[in-house]
Amino acid sequence: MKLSTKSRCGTRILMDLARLQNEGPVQVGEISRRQNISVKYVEQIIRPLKQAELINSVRGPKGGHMLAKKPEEITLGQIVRLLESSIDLAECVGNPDMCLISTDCRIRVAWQDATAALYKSLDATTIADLIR
Amino acid sequence: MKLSTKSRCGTRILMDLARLQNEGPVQVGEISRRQNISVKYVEQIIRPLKQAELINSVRGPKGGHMLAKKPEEITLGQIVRLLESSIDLAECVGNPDMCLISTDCRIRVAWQDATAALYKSLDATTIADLIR
DNA sequence: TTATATCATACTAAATTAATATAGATTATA
DNA sequence: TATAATCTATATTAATTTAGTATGATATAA
Repeated sequence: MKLSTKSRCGTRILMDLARLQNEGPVQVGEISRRQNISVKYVEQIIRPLKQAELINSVRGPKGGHMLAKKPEEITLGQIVRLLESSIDLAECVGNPDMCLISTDCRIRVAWQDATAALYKSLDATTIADLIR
Repeated sequence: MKLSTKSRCGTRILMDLARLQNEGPVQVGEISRRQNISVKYVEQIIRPLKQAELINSVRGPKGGHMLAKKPEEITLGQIVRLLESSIDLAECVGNPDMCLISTDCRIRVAWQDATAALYKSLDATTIADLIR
């Protein structure tokens, strides 16, 4: 029931970018060094964040990455939903059809409620809160 | 961020016992058949539930297992805490000392809050709610 | 056109989870 | 008291997931 290190590293990467918001593109190598995450792993994590338009990138020399949104607009819930490979507490939460037990299974409702409570909490914290 | 199948199977096993509360000891083989979980896996799951005194067992012929508490007194939160191998969303939630970043890391507080929100929800549902 | 950077995919290794196997202990009943 | 049914405990294997690495392609400023 632990979050993947991807979610946790992703959070730190976004915090890093938020701190350097107004200093032009930030390179993967710098992030890697500061956050102590391998260059290749940083790249891998940045990709989905870029696709989701949380990050903009500039290619070529002097290129790098920067936040595409204000830190206040990026929540932990968003990050976790993007980086976690299973975003619900149980398979059946997202696709109730796959449940062999019943169409209105009470256990599923409980897992759904708990998943919702989790994201409600995560959505209440933004990157801005974390770097303040 | 998914719950282990152990937690989910454990929930079903306890529901099974709750339904047969007043019918004497229930054997592992029966539970296995009804819930479609291997006998050995049922045994493995029952062990910690027994240690936590959620289940009582009778050995020997005609033996078996039964709930040691009322279904109203067993919450999903208890089950998950007993059967999940990592009960927090991040390592640092349980042991803040191991955090290399800082002693009052804001990210940790966020993971702690989310973990608490999750268990608050899970603790609001009992086995009785599920079999009603 | 060259050096520097991102982008994309494939692959490997490590860790965790799930499940099975084996051996042992207990006890009701005949 | 012998036996068979049943729980108990630990070790092992198999499957899955997660984490991390490697390779190579693409874009672009200077």
